[in-house]
Amino acid sequence: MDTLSPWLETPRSNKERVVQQLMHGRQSATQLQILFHNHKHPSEESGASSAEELVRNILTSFDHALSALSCIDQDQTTCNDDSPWCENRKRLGSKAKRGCYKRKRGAQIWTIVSATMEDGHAWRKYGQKKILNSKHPRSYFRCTRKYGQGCRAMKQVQRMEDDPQMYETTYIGTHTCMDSFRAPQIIPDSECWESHMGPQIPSKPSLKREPREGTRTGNDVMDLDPMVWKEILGAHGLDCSSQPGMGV
DNA sequence: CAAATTTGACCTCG
DNA sequence: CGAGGTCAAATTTG
Repeated sequence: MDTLSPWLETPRSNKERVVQQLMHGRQSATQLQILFHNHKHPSEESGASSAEELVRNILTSFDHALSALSCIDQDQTTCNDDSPWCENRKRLGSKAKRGCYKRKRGAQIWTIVSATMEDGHAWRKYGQKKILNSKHPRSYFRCTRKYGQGCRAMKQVQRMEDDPQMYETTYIGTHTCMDSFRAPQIIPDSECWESHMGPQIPSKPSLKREPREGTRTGNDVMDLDPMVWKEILGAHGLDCSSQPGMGV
């Protein structure tokens, strides 16, 4: 029984179909990036770098397209409320309550099953929970550059019960940051997200150069076939208007 | 010493 | 009220 993967549904609209295709392409690009990462030889540094850059560009394009799509989605459903999963939970001010978090809405969610959790991005773990049905806990990650560039990408990783060597990684949201400092923040779509994201992140202008994501990688080598990247693409979205209690 | 992880409390949703 | 998700203090690690 898969209690998880509630998102696999056949796409109902053209838009969702497009999103699916984009996600598919994005995943392929991610795999390609990992492959490049693995097979990088010191000798082909110059050649590999350009190829890697190409892959990165592809990934960026996919990310932007996905972000733009989700932006459109929200735009036409009035994305006005206190932006979803934003950090403005301080509005409860009185007691600095810890959770005003609304569930992620309007964010792209997709799941990948892989033998590794490396995906070319640097993640920071911010939580771990035991899940009732599963024997293994679920780990929660968010992009390291969340505070540096406001990247809202998150992911949660959980070991599969079938194959304890496999990780089921659920990605939530797309990266608006760049793996390296290459890309400026051209992300035109992002202004939809932070339509009213005030000037936060005032401190900490000093981001380290390289987060050095090589934390724990002694587990599984990334030798996986592209086949194992089972994809459970998530059709999802547009709930902005159907929010309870936020009428007009 | 700073950044990342751990871990328990806290919060929301169903 | 339970389960899942997030925060943040404490701790570990480079």
